Order: sequence, then structure tokens, then C-alpha cells
Amino acid sequence: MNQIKQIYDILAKFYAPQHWWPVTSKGKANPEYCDGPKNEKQELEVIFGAILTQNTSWKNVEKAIINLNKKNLMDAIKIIEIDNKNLAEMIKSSGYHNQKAKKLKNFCAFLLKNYNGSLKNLFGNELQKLRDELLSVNGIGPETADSIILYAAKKPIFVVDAYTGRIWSRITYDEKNNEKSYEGNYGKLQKLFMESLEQDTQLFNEYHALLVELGKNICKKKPLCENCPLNEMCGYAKNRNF
DNA sequence: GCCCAGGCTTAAA
DNA sequence: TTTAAGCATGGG
Repeated sequence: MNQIKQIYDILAKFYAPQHWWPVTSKGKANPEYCDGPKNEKQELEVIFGAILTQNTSWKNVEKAIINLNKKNLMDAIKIIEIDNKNLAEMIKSSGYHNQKAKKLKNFCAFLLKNYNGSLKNLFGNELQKLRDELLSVNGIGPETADSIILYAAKKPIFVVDAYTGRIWSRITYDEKNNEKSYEGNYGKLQKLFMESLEQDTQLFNEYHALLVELGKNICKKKPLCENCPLNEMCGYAKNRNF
């Protein structure tokens, strides 16, 4: 078994199932209702969440999502119609709110113009075409695009994030690889993970979520190697005598 | 007060 | 083609 699969198995035993992507219900964050979107409105919520969580903790995003739901703004046309300042104020808690307000509008304008406002139409594209389309929107980069593809469109693509880079850099840490060898190398990491695993949406879903959990709580900037289920296979942990 | 968070764009070297 | 600055709130 390759190391990437091995890591998944260890994490899946170490942590409970993650049930990503979290979706709110009835205007509230609802932890019982978080196995991904069930309709287009919730798919749109996943997309907005993916944009709002750029370089931002989910806690701060959740408040913004709740606000949008309360004002009935999970709707591409309504987002286009509301003015920038109003929208920015609504999503203030998610940080970079002025930029992110524009990003939400950019996506909605794109959806209305090219796909008649229909996510079903957009998601009808082949995976690669869908990715290219998403990346053409100003404000959507590789991680946001892939999150949308995996968690809203439910097509198999591996989402790489800062945690993935940090964790893999530390696992492979040795004389040649330093602690940041794989940071900021999106394509290389994505290829590595996708070539090591079956192309399975649910697997990619859970794996990414597990890496986030590990990155947030154990493999932090200052890592807690003593608590880490991967420390026996981790070059960085070994180097620190764990 | 300082550090960090589920990135992306733009402009300069 | 790589690197830096700017964006900004909220929690530890």
C-alpha cells in the first residue's frame, strides 16, 4: 500500500467521519445537517462558503452564511441586485469583506450570463471544462474551484490546501526536503494525491476534511507531534525525536 | 499586543 | 517565472 493511502487509513481510524461540507438549514448552522448540499440553494451555499473561507477560519464564515440566509440571499439574482456596501456589511465577519463581496458578485454574474443562472447547467460540463470555467472567474483560484467541484458538483477532484502542503512537507522531511518543500505547489500535490488514490468523490471528500482536522488541531504551525497519529511515519516528527 | 486562519489578484523583479 | 504586498475580521 502506498503512503498516501496509508495516511488516509490512519486518519480515518483516528478521527470520526467529518460529514463535509457543512451546510446550514433554516437560517441556522445545523450540525445535524451537514452531509453536503441537497439542492441548488445549498449548492450555492457551498460555493459562497468556498469563496468566503479563503484564508479565513470557518467559524467566521459561518456567521456570514447565516446572515445571507436570513436575508434570503442564497440566490444569484439577489446577489447581483444588492449593492456592494450592503453585501460587504453582511459578510463582514469573514474578513476581506470588500473583496469577497465582489467575488460573490463575479461568480453570480458569470453563472447568470453563461449558464442562465443554473448550477445544473454549469455542473453539466466535463470535469476539466468545469474547472477551467470556474478558474475564469476573477476571485476563484485553484483551491476554491476544486472545493466547488468536489463539494458542490460532487465530482472527483482532490482539494489541496495550506494544510496539505504543510503536512506532506513534514511527512517527507529529510536531508533533501525541508519543512516547506511542498508548500505553494498546488499542481504537484494534487497530482501526487490523485495518482495515489481511486478516483472516488467520497474518498476525496473525506480525505481533505481529515487533513484539515489534523492541520488545525495537531499539525499546526507549531506542531503537536506527541499527539499525532502519523508521527511514526513522519520525517519531521522523527527529527524531533517523537 | 501578537499570531493565525479551509487564498487570490496584481504588480514588480 | 518567481516573489511580495494587499486584503481584514475574530479567536486563542
